[in-house]
Amino acid sequence: MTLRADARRNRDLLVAAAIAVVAEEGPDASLNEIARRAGVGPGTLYRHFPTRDALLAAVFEGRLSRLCEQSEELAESKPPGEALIAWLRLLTVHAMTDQGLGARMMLPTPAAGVDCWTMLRTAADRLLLPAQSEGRVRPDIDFTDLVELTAGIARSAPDPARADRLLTLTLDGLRTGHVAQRTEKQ
Amino acid sequence: MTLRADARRNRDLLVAAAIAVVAEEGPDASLNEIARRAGVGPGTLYRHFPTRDALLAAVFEGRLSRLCEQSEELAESKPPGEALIAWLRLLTVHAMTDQGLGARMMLPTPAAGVDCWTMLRTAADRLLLPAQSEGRVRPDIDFTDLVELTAGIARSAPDPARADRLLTLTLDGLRTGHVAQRTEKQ
DNA sequence: ACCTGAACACCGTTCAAGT
DNA sequence: ACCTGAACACCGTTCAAGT
Repeated sequence: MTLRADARRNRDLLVAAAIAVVAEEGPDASLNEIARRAGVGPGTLYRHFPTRDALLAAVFEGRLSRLCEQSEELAESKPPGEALIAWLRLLTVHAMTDQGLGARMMLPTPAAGVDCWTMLRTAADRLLLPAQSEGRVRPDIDFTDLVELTAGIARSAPDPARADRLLTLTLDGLRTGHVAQRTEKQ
Repeated sequence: MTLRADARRNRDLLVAAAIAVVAEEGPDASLNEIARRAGVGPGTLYRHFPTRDALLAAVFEGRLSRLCEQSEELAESKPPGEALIAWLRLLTVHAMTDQGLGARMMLPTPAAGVDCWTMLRTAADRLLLPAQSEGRVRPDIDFTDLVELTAGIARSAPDPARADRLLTLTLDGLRTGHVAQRTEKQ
């Protein structure tokens, strides 16, 4: 189960290199380039990460764990409704970094390992469920709805400011008791 | 301005081949493969379409013009609010075909020619503006908002049924006079 | 057990040579 | 004026050979 010392070291080198290269060139960065930067043969990369998404999941892990911490902090420091919304804003920002690495890993990509998905789910549910039982968010909203909507926004918005606007527009449909401003003439 | 006969013929062959290949393999399909299928050298493809997006724009053109027609039809057959919503559903479906070719071309990609963008804009505004002046849609909503939101949904939804749900959720934030169902307990 | 790196088929892109 | 297709540098991926 536990890796040999040199294998472990190579794995770490690969992830570190991947973090750097993906930050520069995004999630479609060259795998050979990552291996080169790690000082390792391409075969070694494939041994540790059989698929591109497996490697990207490792890169995303750090960002994801921060997102979980922030979810806990918000759960304690803010009332349910506000906490969820604040966290969704953070989620959108994270989804846009590294040329959309986040938005790509947030959706359940086959063979990326389900770890990401379940980590995200617990982080989100921690804020969503209370918000719903307090009647601040529609009860028929799902974790999946939240993730797909924010991932979509992150993918299509040209910059963070636009993403924030689109999120606000979408939230006006999620929040209970919110009445969209009326402008009817009849 | 007008092309020589053989040039014209090659252009048509390329677009036809591109339509077929993109339908099979999506917008990241191999350009060499498209040239091969058109019975033409790769250089000829580059001569007619200097960039991948230029070729994809030509492929998308047919779909786009249908979308414009449908916009006109809906403008005549339905009241403003319903017409817009019906068209947004069509837009979402079109954005999901060919592995997301639509969602890609709907956003203003540099050097795809602005034609797509303006065609889409007139089609959308034809339905959006009346819906707004009748007070069915918030007045602060923009054409850009609409396109980015639907493109985002199309990119993140795993299938058309999910896309439809996400669109409905989003619409509940766009429609005026809609009160999200209340479930408050306090 | 794990690593290496040469090798294969393919890709996007260019450009001299043709007609 | 336009087309051709060989050529280049690169990519993802594999796998015999090494330690």
